[in-house]
Amino acid sequence: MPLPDVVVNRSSPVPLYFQVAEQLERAIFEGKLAPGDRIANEVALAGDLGLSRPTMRQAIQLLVDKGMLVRKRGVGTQVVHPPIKRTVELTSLYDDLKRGGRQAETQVLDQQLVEADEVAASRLKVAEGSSVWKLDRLRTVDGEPLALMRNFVPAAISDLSHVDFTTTGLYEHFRAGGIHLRVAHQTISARRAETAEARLLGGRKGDPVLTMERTSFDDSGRAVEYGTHLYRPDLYAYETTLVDR
Amino acid sequence: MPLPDVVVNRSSPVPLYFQVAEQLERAIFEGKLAPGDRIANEVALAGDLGLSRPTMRQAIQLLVDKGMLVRKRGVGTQVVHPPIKRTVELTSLYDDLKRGGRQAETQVLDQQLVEADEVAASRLKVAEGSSVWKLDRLRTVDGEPLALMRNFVPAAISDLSHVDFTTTGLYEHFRAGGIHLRVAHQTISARRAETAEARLLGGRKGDPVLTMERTSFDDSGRAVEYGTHLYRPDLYAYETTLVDR
DNA sequence: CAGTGGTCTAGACCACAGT
DNA sequence: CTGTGGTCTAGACCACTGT
Repeated sequence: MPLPDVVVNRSSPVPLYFQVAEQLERAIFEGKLAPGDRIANEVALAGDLGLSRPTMRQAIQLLVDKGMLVRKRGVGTQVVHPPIKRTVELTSLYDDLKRGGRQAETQVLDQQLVEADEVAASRLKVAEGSSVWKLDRLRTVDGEPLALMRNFVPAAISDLSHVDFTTTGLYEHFRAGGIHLRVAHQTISARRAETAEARLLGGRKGDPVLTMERTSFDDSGRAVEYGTHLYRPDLYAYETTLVDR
Repeated sequence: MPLPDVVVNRSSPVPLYFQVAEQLERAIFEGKLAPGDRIANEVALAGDLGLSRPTMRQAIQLLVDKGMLVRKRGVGTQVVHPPIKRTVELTSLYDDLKRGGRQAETQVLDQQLVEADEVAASRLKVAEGSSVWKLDRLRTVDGEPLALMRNFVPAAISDLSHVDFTTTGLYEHFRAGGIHLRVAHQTISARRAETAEARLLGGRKGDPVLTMERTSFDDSGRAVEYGTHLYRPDLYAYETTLVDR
């Protein structure tokens, strides 16, 4: 009974466990599976779909890690989450906004090669004084200033000299260059806006701003980007789903 | 060569994959494995330890999910992270501070049964007007006010009437009662402090405060707790490690 | 007790990266 | 080409939950 209509396509290049996870996820978002509903046990599901149990487990585990399902030994697997927004992923704000369908614009305030100061050098694990690109951008959504972003990228990682960041996100540029971001470390806090910051963000000096500091690493473990961003807290909030493993 | 001295104890109740992951993690934290180092391939590691490859993979995957290792097909597995702080886990601030060894104190400002308002009811998925515990606490560290926390717990979930929250954390109380938190959804932003809030946090009206709103679910998928917390941004920052899967 | 997820094995074939 | 991780199978036994 608790068997959603899942079908797998064995000639597809998409992994079987991923196909299953995708369809279960859609069923949850569409409300076919409501929070509290129990799904069939792993062995039965695997049998029905003609999959091995480890493959079925992998599909379920993906959704458990996303916080959509919970498993309890001896009991079963249940749907937890209401159809909330998607999980926080390793993407830039620009990508987020584009998918949200809102009218996002970017203004490049500064884009030049500079010598890394002590902080940027330590975060990027390069020598102090070495060449890094500095990129200052102002992001607006529907005409309202939303974020003021400063990023540093080691010159050895990528050449940003001829990139137009009014139309291309930083992460998008990395992907296009074959650089795959895998891990990011973030620190989020708040403070008062300085005069210049407030002017750019369309507020007044002393207004509260949400601050985010981030260092991203690629799949070779190299530090690729270090950024300090300011967000207008009336327009932006950071959402996360934490899962206890 | 890139084989850290890992040993497994097959008579231990601790899962083999967990034993391996623990020892690799310790090797990274102790600097025996530095960022950029490559570890041996999965098949070799599994063979050396007398484990099957899936078990070895599970161990490595655990550390990949923590953001400590990155894998690249055709290349190998490398250490990414500097020995930064532990990953954000599903714990309360109180637990965090206790482990940090700082002098944390809690003052209970209010602890009573109330009728759920619209927001609390919707977050906790209970009927508006139903009985929920309301708990207001002020957290200080080394004598400085750090956080002002308001939490709601459905009366049906737990009876908080005789709990002394000056000595017990909310999550600690849940664990003791056999309630296991599994998933939490958080929203973080910032705003200006109100007069009363500022007074309690030792600041002035209009000071910026970091805000966190959280709903936690247990392993049965029940909403167990809804909280709105205020933090002093000069004393507290929220750290996360994101991993692209 | 029966039913569930948690762990583990010993293989297999494939896709991709670098030489 | 070789070496690596990515996926998948078809079983097995154990630990925990609820009746």
